[in-house]
Amino acid sequence: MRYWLMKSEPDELSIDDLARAPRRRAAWFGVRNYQARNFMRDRMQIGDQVLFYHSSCAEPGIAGLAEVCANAYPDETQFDRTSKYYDAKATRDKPRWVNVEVKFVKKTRLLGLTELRQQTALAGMRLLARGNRLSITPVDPDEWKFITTKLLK
DNA sequence: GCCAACGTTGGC
DNA sequence: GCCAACGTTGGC
Repeated sequence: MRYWLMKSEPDELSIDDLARAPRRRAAWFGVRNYQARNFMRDRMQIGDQVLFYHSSCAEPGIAGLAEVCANAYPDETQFDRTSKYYDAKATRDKPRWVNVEVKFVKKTRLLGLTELRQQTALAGMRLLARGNRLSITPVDPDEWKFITTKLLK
């Protein structure tokens, strides 16, 4: 079992949206970065635990917890000409992009980026690395434990 | 809106 | 394979 941080723009999908979604789950479609795709395709498994992060918004930070509930499969939006995620180079025979599905676990207080940066224990966190833009990053078990038991207690 | 940092594309 | 140009991310 692994731990992850997944960024979502709350305008697109917030933790509240996930809590209100049918069966409280959602397909994590729209990822168009190979590294992030590879994490989903090669590393993520059902049961993996997720820090749900709000990005590109007034208060960026961790907003809740989620869990991977479906392994990666081809992202439908790559085939949809009307989608902003459409990819002309992807075909059904050779899909380029995949998505997992996640389900709601809990909403937490908003644990802001500034507060995360203040934690010595999290100095090595991938999310906080200089210039990091990856929308999906692995989280060390120690980091997960610190965040969930110390900061989000 | 700015801009640093990174990723992708495509000519050579 | 190199690398300039361009596009995107995402905090501020």
